[in-house]
Amino acid sequence: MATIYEVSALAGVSLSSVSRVLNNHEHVSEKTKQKVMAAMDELGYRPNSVARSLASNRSNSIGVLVSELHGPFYGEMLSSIEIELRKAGKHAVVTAGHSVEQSEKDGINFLIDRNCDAIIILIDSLSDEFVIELSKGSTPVVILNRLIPEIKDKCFYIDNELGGYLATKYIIEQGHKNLAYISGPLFKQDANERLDGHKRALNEANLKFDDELFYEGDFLTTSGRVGIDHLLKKNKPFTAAICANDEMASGAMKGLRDHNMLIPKDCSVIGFDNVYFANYLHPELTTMNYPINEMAKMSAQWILKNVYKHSDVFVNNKFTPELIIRESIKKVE
Amino acid sequence: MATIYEVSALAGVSLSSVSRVLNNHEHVSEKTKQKVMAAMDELGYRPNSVARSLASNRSNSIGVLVSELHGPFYGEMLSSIEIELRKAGKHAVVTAGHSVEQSEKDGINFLIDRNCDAIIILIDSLSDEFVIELSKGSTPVVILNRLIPEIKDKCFYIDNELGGYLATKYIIEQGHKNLAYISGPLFKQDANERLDGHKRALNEANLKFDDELFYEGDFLTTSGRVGIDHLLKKNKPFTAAICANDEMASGAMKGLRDHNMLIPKDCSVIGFDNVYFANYLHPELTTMNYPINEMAKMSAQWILKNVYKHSDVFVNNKFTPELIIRESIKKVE
DNA sequence: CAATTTTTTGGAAGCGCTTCCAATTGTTGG
DNA sequence: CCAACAATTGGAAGCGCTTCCAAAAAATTG
Repeated sequence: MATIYEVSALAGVSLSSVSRVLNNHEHVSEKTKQKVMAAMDELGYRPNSVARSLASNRSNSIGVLVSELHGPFYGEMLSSIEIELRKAGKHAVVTAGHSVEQSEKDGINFLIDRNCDAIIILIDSLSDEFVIELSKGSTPVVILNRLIPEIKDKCFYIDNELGGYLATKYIIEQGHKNLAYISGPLFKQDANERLDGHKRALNEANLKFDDELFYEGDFLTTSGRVGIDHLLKKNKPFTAAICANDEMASGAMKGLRDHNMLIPKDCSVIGFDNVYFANYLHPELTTMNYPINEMAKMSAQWILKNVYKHSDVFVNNKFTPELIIRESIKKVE
Repeated sequence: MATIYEVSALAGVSLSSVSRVLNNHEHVSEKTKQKVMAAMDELGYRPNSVARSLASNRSNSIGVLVSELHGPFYGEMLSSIEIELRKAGKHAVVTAGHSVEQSEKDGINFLIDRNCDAIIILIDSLSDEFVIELSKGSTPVVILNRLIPEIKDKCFYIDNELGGYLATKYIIEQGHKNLAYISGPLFKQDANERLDGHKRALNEANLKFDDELFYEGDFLTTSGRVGIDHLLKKNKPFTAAICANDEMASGAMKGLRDHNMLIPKDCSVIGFDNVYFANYLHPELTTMNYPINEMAKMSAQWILKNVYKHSDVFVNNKFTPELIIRESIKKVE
């Protein structure tokens, strides 16, 4: 593998000049530029990225820490981030924290030690305080799917309250009055906000929030199913199940069918997130769109703008959920 | 950030000694080891991974190139790889080729230029010849989901033919005689092999392969739906649709329902891959298990063993598909 | 106990590049 | 045509670590 020395020798210019054309510096004459490029070509020169990093203290790599690498959500997110970074010649180093506090901290250290120029995180186990502290460090950090007011320009989040509100409002508009709600784990910010929105819509329609028609799940499929079992036992009739995410909605659908109920005839179901398999379900799931692709892309752009000083980038932090109407909700007379 | 110099000074030993304890070299006295460790501790020393890479010509990073980062398949794969590498203190640099030849080649160069110690690829657009040539280079390459005989110890693959055979055999055993087949794109090795297995099972049962009950899809959901439309138009009755992957199977289910057919009452459906949403479908999809997690893990282990010389690793290249019986197939009298 | 072997240490040369600084060359205007 | 300045170039020091080599220290042997 040819080095910059050989290029310099072949082109008959100094090391510095070669480095300058390599980095597109100003103040290089057209002539030397040509000579250098020709030499590089002839030698099939490929810069050594590690050496560049060491000398420049820039690794051109961005760390991405997520709870899990699999699942319908994170894949989309990673994909968007990678596309955006790659276009800019940067690359993604990914790692998973598995929603375990220590493991998430390790992941962050791992990425920092790897000299990542910036880090994107989407995790639940670390406290706001920890993240705030982290963001004071020398490695820039951006946060996906979470709003921490103290560092809100580095957060990319959705208006979960609004999403919860819109979902419930729509169902009420379809004539439903007895609503069951299966929430995410309430120690998570998003789960809480979605529930708040639900309550607001209820309030607005003069409907009461009924504790007996509430179940706290964990955002995983199983808890949707279990939730339905639980709710049905109460013997309080409901005509719609509002689920705080699509995974639980799919579990809920299974649960309802276990009890020989048809969807949406006997019970309507709505989800949240609009993960891609919402289409695969039967009936197709009505849900709230969560623009994770767009948000992930923005987080990458924030880094391009603030870390790599790309100037032509627009960054938006707050996103809006949108209702996606499909087949799982019935109009009630 | 403290450097090795400061550690060396504080501990009162030479640079080399510090480096030696850092790398767990033999021939370091217990005494200096203690002194060095104490100094590191006191300074909160963190080795600079870039400098290490430059000096040692080892980056401790493994490149992963996949067609896409999203979708049910790749997420699982990435997850398994990351877990395995992370345990060994290595990390994954991921990039996507989007099934476009040039883009996949770029991806490979990108990873090589990044000084990856090895590369894991799971892609379709590159020819066997290209991959063989690539594997002669100085960066080790392992191949997932593909058998290239010339370099088969670096390939991790499943017996697709057997999978195709077992799926069809099972359906035949359930009494079905008129079988429709929706294949993947036949320029892909796996699609072809699965079809071969299907034909073998047919043969064995003295059933004829019927061109009119065959449709070549593209492994995506839509083509399952389109395939069913296409097949139904032929007015040749069939009682089971065999799909070469789960995505198409889910499309086929949708297609059948569009035509007011019930599954499995009016038509049985079987998939292939056992992606996680096969459980979410209604009815739950009977399918062939594809042990992508296990395979991905093995590919990572191969690298640990052959590149990083871990000795305690067992590597297996060939995997076996298994029938997963769920609800989408009916027994015919 | 001296001679020999083995273990432990330190010195120094890189790894391939960036970047500061000073020197050189070219340009402009009076 | 020369001073004054700007554009361009080269030299050299370093980025933080690994690793080879030889020297020093410790252990072993007859």
